[in-house]
Amino acid sequence: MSRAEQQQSAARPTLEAVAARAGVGRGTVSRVVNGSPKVSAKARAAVEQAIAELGYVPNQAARSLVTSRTDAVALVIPESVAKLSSEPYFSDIITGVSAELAGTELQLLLVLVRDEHERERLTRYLTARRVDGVLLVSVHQDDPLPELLERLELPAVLGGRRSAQETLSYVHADNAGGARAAVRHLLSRGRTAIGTVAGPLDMEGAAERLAGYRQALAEARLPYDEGLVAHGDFTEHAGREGMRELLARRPGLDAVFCASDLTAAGALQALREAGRRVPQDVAVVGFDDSVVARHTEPPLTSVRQPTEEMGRLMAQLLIKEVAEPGRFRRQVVLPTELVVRESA
Amino acid sequence: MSRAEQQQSAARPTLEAVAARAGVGRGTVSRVVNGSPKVSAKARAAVEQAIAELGYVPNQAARSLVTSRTDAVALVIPESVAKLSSEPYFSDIITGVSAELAGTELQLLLVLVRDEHERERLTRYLTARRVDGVLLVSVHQDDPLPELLERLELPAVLGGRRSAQETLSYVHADNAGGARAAVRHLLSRGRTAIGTVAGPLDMEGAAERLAGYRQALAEARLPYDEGLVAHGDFTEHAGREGMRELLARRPGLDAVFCASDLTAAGALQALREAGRRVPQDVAVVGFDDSVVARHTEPPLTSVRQPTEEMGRLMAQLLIKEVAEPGRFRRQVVLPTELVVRESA
DNA sequence: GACCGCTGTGGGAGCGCTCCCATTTGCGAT
DNA sequence: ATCGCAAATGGGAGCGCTCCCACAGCGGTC
Repeated sequence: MSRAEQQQSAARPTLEAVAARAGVGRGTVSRVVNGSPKVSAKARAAVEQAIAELGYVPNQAARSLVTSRTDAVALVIPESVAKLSSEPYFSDIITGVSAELAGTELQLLLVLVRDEHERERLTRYLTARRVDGVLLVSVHQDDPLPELLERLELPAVLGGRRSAQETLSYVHADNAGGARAAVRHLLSRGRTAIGTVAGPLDMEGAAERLAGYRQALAEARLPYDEGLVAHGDFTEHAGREGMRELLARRPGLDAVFCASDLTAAGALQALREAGRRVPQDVAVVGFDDSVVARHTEPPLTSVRQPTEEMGRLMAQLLIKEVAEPGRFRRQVVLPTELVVRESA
Repeated sequence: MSRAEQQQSAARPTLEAVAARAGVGRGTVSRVVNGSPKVSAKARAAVEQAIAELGYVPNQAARSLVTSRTDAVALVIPESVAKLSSEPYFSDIITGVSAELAGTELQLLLVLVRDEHERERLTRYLTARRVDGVLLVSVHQDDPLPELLERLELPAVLGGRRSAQETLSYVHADNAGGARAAVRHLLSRGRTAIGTVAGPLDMEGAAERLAGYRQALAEARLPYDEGLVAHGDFTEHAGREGMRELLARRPGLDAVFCASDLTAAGALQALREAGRRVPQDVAVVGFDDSVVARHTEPPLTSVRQPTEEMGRLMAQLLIKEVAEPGRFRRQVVLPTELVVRESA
């Protein structure tokens, strides 16, 4: 088979071919393909038949070139997440986003940004406007990405706001409320020496969880004790280390509120290692109510945030923002809820 | 600001603009951008400066229109996976693929196919050749997607072959070997009534795990007892149900080999519910050595398959296949390894 | 000094689509 | 039958790039 023949056989039909076959002009075919109402029933039928016969599929590149839309959005995870699987939060966001996008013509690009090099690559990519919009999760206070998105006037939705004054669209959970509920629960069980392993405080969500912890203690007229606060980064490792630290500093502590389930899982390990029984000696509460909460021993009491729904909602907001760029902004805070299991 | 002005200010520089600024022709700029060696040092320098000054970024749509390459590959997960987070296998594949792709100009499209409608959408998408290649995981025997890929002559790599006669490129784990190792381990611990909760047998990997289980029993001259085999689908739920079934049918069983860690986690629940101690009464082995294996009580002995590396390797193979379409095919089987923890 | 190859270079053609304007068509009103 | 208006239609222009061909310029050779 010659090269020419190969190309022939592989050649996909074009708009023009469909037009010829249907006996109409290119414009009419384009209108049919794009669902314009300004087409007569007869013409539409002829075009649709020609499309079916030829197996015509529009060439997206050509379309993009003219419309400068790409029909794709990026989900950016700018975390040096070693393994996606150890952070169920991200997986759930992905699941939700993907589910919502399935009903549209938008494709989902997954971009994990692990280092500076990948960040630059992403910057180039966004500058080239190779996506119609961006979903950005796990945003740290000093992350330059949101600024870039504003500058490029690229539709964007954050998963977790940077601060209460956030200007971009976002979907956020009521972290403070959840933390308060967790600590109130511990108080109601008679615990009085309640520690916490906090998350990275340059993330609004983590800061709010710590704030909620303090609020609940204040309500109960308990003094705030710095010694009962360990700092971590949501990981299991941080939970182990943080818990060890707390036990060393405040051996009498009888409960701990952890900024994430993973952190709580780490804390459980440290407690076991120290010979403390959970919940008898030390009660533990996690945050996220992710899949790990059900598999720890004992199963974790945890603050549920509707992660998958947050992903869906983020996608919904982005779709609207892509539809009317610059006009649509929405900020949503979703409630959290305490799920009581055996650890507290 | 008028509409015209807006467009003006938003207008990105084109190749032509760069050429004008650098005082060269379009061809030369194109050659510089694409790294052709046929450019004089002087011209190259001028062009590079102009690019920097103008902040030029190539328009991918225009490029695609000519080259009919998209610089994107799709990772297709054709599973009615309710939640990605409950299936660490997929997350690890994603992590590996993404890591490998980061070193290239290829973007990663994530496509979860949950139902018939989404499947059709994907078919249209692939037919339109909107990606340069496809990574396909979790393939069932009767999945029509591989055929489609062959027909479209779209570069593709499978995560897990369909059969030993697979024609497409794939990265596969030595499932039978892993299963044999697991059962031999149980035998060496003196267990003799060893059951299994198998995976979906229309998947080669699951079938091989069951085959490995049978081989190991045969080696030990133990009869094969249908009553010791329950059938599932890799899920936790299947593990629970399967284990209950096995306990009802063969109350004397003293070990169980599960086709996945999730299934093993389910089995542990059923065993606890039945008052059996693990591993004293019943030993349990899982498969995958995923993140859940470390969090169960007791921690699971499991057959490790290098999931993340499999993702990396899949991406590597695909990259090569995209580079020389139709010429490059490779089939890889990676070894598995038993990781002994407390459950067996 | 005429000639031959190179290596570099410029720019026309064309990828397949949408946009938009000019034109045709259909139909009710007069 | 004639006119007018809206609805429908055809097709030119142009999106920004790569491909490729024709040609310029520059030694080296005889």
